[in-house]
Amino acid sequence: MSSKPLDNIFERYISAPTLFKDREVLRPTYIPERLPHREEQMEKIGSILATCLKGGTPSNIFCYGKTGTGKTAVVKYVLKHLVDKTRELKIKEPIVSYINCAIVDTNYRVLSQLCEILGEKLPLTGLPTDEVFNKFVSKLDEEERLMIIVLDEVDLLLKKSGSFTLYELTRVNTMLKRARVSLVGISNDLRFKDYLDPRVLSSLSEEEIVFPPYTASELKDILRERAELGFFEGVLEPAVINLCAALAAREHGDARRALDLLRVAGELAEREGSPKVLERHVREAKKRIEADVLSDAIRALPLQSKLVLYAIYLSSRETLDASTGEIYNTYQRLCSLLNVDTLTQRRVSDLINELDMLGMINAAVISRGRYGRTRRIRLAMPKNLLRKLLYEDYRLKELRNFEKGVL
DNA sequence: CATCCACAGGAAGATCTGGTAG
DNA sequence: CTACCAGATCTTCCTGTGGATG
Repeated sequence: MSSKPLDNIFERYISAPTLFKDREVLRPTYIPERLPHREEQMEKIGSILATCLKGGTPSNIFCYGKTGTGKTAVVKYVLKHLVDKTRELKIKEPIVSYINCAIVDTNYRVLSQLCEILGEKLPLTGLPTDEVFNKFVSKLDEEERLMIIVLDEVDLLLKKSGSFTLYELTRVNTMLKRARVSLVGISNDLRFKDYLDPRVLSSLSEEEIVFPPYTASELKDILRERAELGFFEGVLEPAVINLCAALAAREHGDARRALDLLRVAGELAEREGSPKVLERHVREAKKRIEADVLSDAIRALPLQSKLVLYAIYLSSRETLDASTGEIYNTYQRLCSLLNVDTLTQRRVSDLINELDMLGMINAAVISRGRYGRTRRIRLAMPKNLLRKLLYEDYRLKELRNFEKGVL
């Protein structure tokens, strides 16, 4: 055995027992061969889309349910098998386009994405949206074909960019001579229907499919199946699956979260050299996942938001909660210290709202009677972690020197 | 029980960036 | 170069309001 510096670590890594048979099957993007407790939804979507096997145009479908209830998995699963079937029967395949509106979240970008799938490259910006739409229609109509457009998290598109694309897409079939379009909308937000223009709604939800949250015991079934594929036999302590299921069930039956917990727990156990995944690994995984999500979000914050957060951090050392006005005053001082432009209170108020939605702070509207209406702002994360993350930004490093004297 | 504080949060539009088209 | 487009970000101006207090 040589004594090169990292040898110890490498050797230990190699000799440590491997717990994973196949890590990939535990990732949320993996689509398994079976989707337990979603048979009903699968059948329904399958029978609607099957119309295209006989040359028909399937009705538009609208799926809704909370995150991690299997909507995306079921839709992708059915589409994959549908395409396989058309190949088997040697009929013309539908063009399947999957668009995640959390990423592609403007009317323009959705349409240009659709054009790209048809082989028409478009610039990122610069063209009028309706022109892009016309381009899409004429390109699609060049041949007789069916395009199945899946709009995942479509509620985000609507909230951000309005209903232009949605509206146009629901009536695109009237403009097409040869080609046909079927829409599959997926929404996490159950109130989505309230925001939507009734004309679009009735067209989009010709068929409606509900995905209820998984119960703890359903989650257990899912985890058991995946664990069998993903881990070697006997490496999971019996209580591990139950705990993952229970923790995820508490968060509105989110299967994605349950799988993440299981995978990260496995990774932690493996790194530690433990031959088994234990309950404490799951608890540790829960903390890790939560901290990671938060940390990444904070690192990605623009400077102004970081300054607002810093102001909240400072006030949290003095008192439990602060008002918008107090935070704004502190924020202004920080800006002048760093020689940064100061935003208006209106804007800062919006930034505070965003920080609240990201879960870094709690900001509830309260009334203090005679003393006005404001937000009660509290830090919702460990001060030390926040401090560390904020100082990662070199632009804030200077504030270190002022930290004690500022307030 | 009317008043009035300290904001919330909607609406509209200005400014800037990064693009096309001619 | 000009004219135009979309989107992000921010400002200006505004109306609305829960409830302690006088």
